[in-house]
Amino acid sequence: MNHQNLALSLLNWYDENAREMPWRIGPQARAAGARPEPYRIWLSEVMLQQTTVAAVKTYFERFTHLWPTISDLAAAPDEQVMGEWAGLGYYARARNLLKCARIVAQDFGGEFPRDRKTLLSLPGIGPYTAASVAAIAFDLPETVVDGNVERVMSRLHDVHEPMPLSKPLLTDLARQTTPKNRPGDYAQAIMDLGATICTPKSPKCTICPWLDPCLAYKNATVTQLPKKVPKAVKPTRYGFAYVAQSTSGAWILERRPDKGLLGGMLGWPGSEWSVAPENTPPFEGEWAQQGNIKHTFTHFHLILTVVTTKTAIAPPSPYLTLSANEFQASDLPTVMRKVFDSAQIHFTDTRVA
DNA sequence: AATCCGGGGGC
DNA sequence: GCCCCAGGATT
Repeated sequence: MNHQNLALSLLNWYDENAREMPWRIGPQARAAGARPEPYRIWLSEVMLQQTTVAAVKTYFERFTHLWPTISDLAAAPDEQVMGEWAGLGYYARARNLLKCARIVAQDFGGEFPRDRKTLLSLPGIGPYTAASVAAIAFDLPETVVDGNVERVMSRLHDVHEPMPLSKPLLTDLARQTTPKNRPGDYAQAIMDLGATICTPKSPKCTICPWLDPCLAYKNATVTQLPKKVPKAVKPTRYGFAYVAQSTSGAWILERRPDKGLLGGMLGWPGSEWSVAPENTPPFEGEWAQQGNIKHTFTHFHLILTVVTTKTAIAPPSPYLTLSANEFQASDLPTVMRKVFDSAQIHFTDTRVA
């Protein structure tokens, strides 16, 4: 089957099976002349980086409700955007999202550039997102290559070279299959195929529109692909987290540095995270060691010992003193919310006792 | 090219 | 527990 017929059979499948998403213009609506808003496509694609559709939906609705246009988002305070992003992970995305919004609002008159090269120059937009915005928002014949496409291509062509070594080959194979007609629908179609049919486990080959040309199916290697190089074991680090509540009920927090782990997010003061951290509270007080919380990041496990105190003094900068009304646990990244939940129990216990 | 960066759902 | 996910920035 040649590349043109491959694309056509996938588009025919997509016409009947396209999933509905809050940011998507489905194939029927698009055929009737509807066009997606580039702002919504960009926002959704950034949120969808390494994140599932189900997890993104509520965040997308919330963001577009608060900020209907990119100029609205560009005018938003950093702290509010970081707070709204809390829980979604990969917080550099939120910082770059704001940078990008402000560049588009100020330098591009609020209109997204259409060509892939210019899109690539914007913060937080890499090869995948540049191609997806160009293809989906502007229907330009660009090739999207994400984890779905890599898996589909590795199986369609029975590629046994492991990722990421095989990425250039899979990208080239994907490019050869991208049609000049309806490239935006095609991009969404191949990702839908990977998400619903050509899944990592238990792929639904019997109902796949590409069953006939699939070489991995022919060779019975579908579930072995894509192959990957073995990954390193995650080390475990330890640390202390210090939760202080003033006698007025306010909480003592800090804003984390813009770069690095949980960059730009709100958090509790803490020790170094290492094999043998020192218990060094941020200021004088009767600190009481409570229980531990566990959390796993991309590349290490973390065990934090929660240490709490009551304080009558507001500690100086850089610490932030947030009143009970100002403080919202939902503004915290998940590991810091675990610390808070653990400390809450102990504060409650000491009050009762 | 390798490393760093979250969190949730499936199994 | 491990794997995966509509990846990008940094070094």
